[in-house]
Amino acid sequence: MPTLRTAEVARLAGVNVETLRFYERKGILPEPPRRASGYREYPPETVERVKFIKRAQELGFSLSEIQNLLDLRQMTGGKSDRVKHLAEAKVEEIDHKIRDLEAMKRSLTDLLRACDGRRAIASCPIIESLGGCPRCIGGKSEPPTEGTTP
Amino acid sequence: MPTLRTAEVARLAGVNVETLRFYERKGILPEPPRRASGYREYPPETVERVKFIKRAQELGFSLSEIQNLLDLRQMTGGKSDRVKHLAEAKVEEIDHKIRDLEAMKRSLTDLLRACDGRRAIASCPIIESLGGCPRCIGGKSEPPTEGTTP
DNA sequence: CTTGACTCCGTACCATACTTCGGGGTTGAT
DNA sequence: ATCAACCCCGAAGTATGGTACGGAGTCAAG
Repeated sequence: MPTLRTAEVARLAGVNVETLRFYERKGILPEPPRRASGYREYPPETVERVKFIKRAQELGFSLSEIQNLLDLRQMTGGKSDRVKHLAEAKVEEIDHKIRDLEAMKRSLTDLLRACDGRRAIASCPIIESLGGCPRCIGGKSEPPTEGTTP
Repeated sequence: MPTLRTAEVARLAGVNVETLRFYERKGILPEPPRRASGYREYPPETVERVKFIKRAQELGFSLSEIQNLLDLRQMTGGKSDRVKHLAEAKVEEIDHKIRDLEAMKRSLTDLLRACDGRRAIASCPIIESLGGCPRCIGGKSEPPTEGTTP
């Protein structure tokens, strides 16, 4: 199967047909070749591209950020300096997300341990889990006090 | 400083004043006590709560998901079973996000290594980085073919 | 050569997450 | 007392990311 039609791509990627047109209008999917009739003929890798887009959205990236990520991937021959910068910034951003997700996970597993232990948890760790965000204003002015709701 | 006014909370949390009212309407911020005049008097931890909300959004959670997370944190005394289930599901979800972000990071660092090496990268790893998503339809039917743009 | 499924397109509509507007009351410093 | 700066509210507007509609053309099987 060399090429796919819209309904096939949509089904395989788990999205609505209209979403494909929408992405194309937005420039996040390249315009596929057409038959004489005007029907789109998608290359099969489109499916993976769409899946990537959907998943990246769930990871907190906007469509325009995702577009940048995808462009990055294509630009590997040209002026590497700008690409390198962008990629490095993205890596840092991703690292930051990973760290915060790990903190969130930790506070949830703490919560679970407290449930298992059948005793109430002392503090409210979930919010604190993202409290140490380094790019924020005051830079962690308050020490991690206990007793948030007395 | 025992309580804060809207503008103070907004400034400290890095959001618009109206966002606080919006969150309150949505129920994601609890209604703070008021003065006789109607002015809100926020407890200082509101700032951390709002920062948490903003960051959790950047990690791909919607406001209603965030509300669930925050509720979870409060429910640690009651019927632990449901709470436990929810928390466990959230931990899995977070793990999945972490794994995918790590895959994305890996493919970006690969890209960077290729840049450093001053040679073009062979394949298109970024999209493949999220290709192995287990909850997707066919379950990775296509082998990772090379030659994406012939 | 008809029929039903699929495709095209533009436009309009929807949900989420805010932001702006407009008009009026409160606070607190001078 | 006055006045800027702040606060209140409801309602309307914006941006993003789609989804639905409707009318017309296309494709492939019978």
